[in-house]
Amino acid sequence: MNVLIADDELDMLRILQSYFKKEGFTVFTATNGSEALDIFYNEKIDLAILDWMMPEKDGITVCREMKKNQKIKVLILTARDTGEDEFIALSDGADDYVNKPFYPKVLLMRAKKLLQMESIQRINDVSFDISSKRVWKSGEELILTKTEFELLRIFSQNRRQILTRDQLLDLIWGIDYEGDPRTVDTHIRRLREKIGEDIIQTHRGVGYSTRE
Amino acid sequence: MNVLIADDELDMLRILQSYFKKEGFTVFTATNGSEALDIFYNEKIDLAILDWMMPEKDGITVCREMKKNQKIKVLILTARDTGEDEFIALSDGADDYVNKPFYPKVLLMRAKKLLQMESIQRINDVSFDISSKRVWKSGEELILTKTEFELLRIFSQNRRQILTRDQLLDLIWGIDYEGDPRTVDTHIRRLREKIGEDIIQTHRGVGYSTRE
DNA sequence: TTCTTTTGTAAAATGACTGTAACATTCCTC
DNA sequence: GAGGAATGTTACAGTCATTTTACAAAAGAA
Repeated sequence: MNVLIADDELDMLRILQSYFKKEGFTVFTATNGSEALDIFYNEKIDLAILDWMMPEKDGITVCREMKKNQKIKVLILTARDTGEDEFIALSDGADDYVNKPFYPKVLLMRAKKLLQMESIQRINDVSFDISSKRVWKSGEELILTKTEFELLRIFSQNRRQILTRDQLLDLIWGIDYEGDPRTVDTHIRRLREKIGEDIIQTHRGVGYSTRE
Repeated sequence: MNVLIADDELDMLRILQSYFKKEGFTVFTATNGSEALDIFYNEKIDLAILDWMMPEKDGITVCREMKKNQKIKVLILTARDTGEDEFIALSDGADDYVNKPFYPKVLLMRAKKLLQMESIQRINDVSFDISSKRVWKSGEELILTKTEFELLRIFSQNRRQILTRDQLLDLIWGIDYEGDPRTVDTHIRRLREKIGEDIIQTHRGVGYSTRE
C-alpha cells in the first residue's frame, strides 16, 4: 500500500513516516501542497494524509483536486478544531479527519480502516482473505479462479456502489484493455454460480453491485 | 435508513434524535446496552451510535455483539479521550469513534459517510441517490426501471412545479421524440405503484407535480 | 507434448421494459 | 344525475438487456 504524507512540520513527517513504514506501507512525503500533488500524479497512491495548513496549496485544496478523478482515500490532519472545519473537510470529500495532537497508533488504525486492511472480508455469508486468496461460503471453502477472485475483491472494495461493465473492465483487465464488455457478464455468471446468486445485484442498463 | 442511538443521558438522546429525524432517518433509541441489543435483534438497523458508558452493557460490549454476525455500522461516542480507548474501540470493530462534546453536524456527516449516502435526495419517505441510481422507501430498497428513475429525478429537480406531459416527454425522451403523451400516464402509474400513490399529484388538465 | 483448466467471444434463450391501445373510472360542467 | 373529457388501469406484443449455453483459443499442469 502506498501512502503519501504531506505536512510542513518536519518532525511530524518523520514520526509518521517511521510509524507507517514499520507497518509495511511504502511512504512518500511532501512538505507542501504542490509537491503532494506532484507525487500524487506520478505514483499510484492509495491513501493521502494531508495537513490542512501547508504552504503553496492547503490540504483541503489538494484533497479536492485528488478526489476529482481518482479513487484515493484522503485523511485530513489539522491543529484547528472547530466543528466547522471538520464539517468542511468531510463535505469536500475527505474520508476522515483527525485533530492534532493525536496518537499515532490511532491514526494508523484509522488509516487501515480506510484501506480496508483487515485481511478477512465478508459480504453476507461469503468471507475471503485477500492475502491468501481463499474464499469460504458458510464454512465451506470455495475455489475461485483469478478473475473471479478479482471481481469479488473489487466488489468488496466498492460496496453498494454500482460498477459499470466498463469500470469493471478497467479495474480488472487494466485501463488499456480492449475487450467486449459482455465478457464481464460471463464472469459475473461464473462467480454467481460459486458464491450464490444473491450476492451480486444487476442494475439493468447500468451495471452490477453488491446486494447488502 | 434506520439508526439506533443508545445513551443514558436523555438530553443527548433527544438532541441526536431530532437531528437524525430531520435528515430523514428512522430513529430508535435506547438508554442502556441491553435495550440497544433488544432493538438491534428486532429491527433492521443500518447504523448504531453507542455511548461507551452505559448501564447494563457498555458500548464496546454491545458493539462486539452486534459486529459478530451482522452487517451494521457502529459509531462509538464517549467522553473519555485517551488514545487507548479509541484504539480499542476501532480494533473491536467500531467503524468510527467521536469524542464528546462534538458538533451534531459533524456527527451527522460522519454517520452519512459510514452509510455512503452523500448525494442522497429525498421526497417524503422516498430517498434516492442520483449517482448510484438507487432508491429506498422507508429503508427498503426499491428497484426502479430507467424511465421510472428518470421521472423521479425530474420531479425531484422540479419540486412542486407542475410538469405537463409534453414537458416530461421532452425531458425524458428528448425534444425530438414523437410519442403518445399518454405514455407518460402509464409510467407515472408504474412509478406510483413502487414509490407510493401520494408522492406524485395529478393536476387535471395540466400535468403532474410532487406533493410536498 | 498432451491433458486440463481457464478465459474470451458469440449466439440462443430468457426475461424485463416499453409504448400503445382499449377499457374503466373519476371529475367537472351543465 | 347525465354526458363528456381527462385520467387511471390493465393487457399485450415488440424490443432490448441480461442470462445462459456452447465452444474454441490460451494458459497451465503433468
